[in-house]
Amino acid sequence: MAGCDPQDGRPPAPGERLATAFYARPVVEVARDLIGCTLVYQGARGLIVETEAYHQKEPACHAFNGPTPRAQTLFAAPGTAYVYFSYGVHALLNAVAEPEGVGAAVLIRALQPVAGVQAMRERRKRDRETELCSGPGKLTQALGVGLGLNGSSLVDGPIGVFARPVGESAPLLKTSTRVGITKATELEWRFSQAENPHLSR
DNA sequence: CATGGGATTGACT
DNA sequence: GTCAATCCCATGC
Repeated sequence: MAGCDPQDGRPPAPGERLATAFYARPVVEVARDLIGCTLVYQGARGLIVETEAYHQKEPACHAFNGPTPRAQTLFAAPGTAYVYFSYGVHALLNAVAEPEGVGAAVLIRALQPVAGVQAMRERRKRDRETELCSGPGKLTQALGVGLGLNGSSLVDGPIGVFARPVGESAPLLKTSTRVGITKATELEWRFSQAENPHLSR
C-alpha cells in the first residue's frame, strides 16, 4: 500500500483505524484496498470481503448527474459514510472516496462476521453465518446501520473501518464486473476475496 | 405535481 | 428460474 497516505507517506499500521488520507485516493484503489479491512459498528465486527467502486464519470454512479439532493453525500469529504435507500427496502453502505468535491464511493457488498454474531442473527432473523452479511442490504440489516448514518464520518464517527488485523495475510483478490446495474456494466470495478464463503450471490 | 425505475432480497414455482 | 415488496428521488409536464 505504498503511497496511500499523502499526508505523511505512511501506510496504515495493522489494526489501526483508517484515516482521511486512505480514502482520498482513486476510488478503484480504495475499493481494492478495503478488502480484508474490518468494519465496526456498535460492537458488531466483520471483515470486508466484497466491494464495488463508483465514480461520477461513469453513468452507473448516483453522482453522474451532479450533486443532486440524493447524491450530495457522494461529494463530501473522503471517509464520509454514504447510506442510501434502495428498492424501497434496503439501506446500502458506501465509503466516500477521492478528494472532497469529487463524487465517488465504494459500496460495501459483503462481510465475514467476526464479533457480535448473536446480535446479527437476531436483527437478521437468520441462523447461518454465511447468510448474515453476504450482500449489501443484508450487512446493513445485520449491523443495524440505517439511513440516519448517511453523512457520518468513518474516520471518527460511529462506524469505523480498520486496517488489516495483525497477522492477517494479504487476501487473494478477485476482480470482476459490477452487478445489479444497467449502465457501464463493462467496468471491472468489483473486488472480492477469492474463495470466501461469505460473498453475495 | 405525477410517474417510473432502481448499486436487493426472500419467498415461491 | 421468476416475482413482488416498497419508497426515495430524478425526471418531465
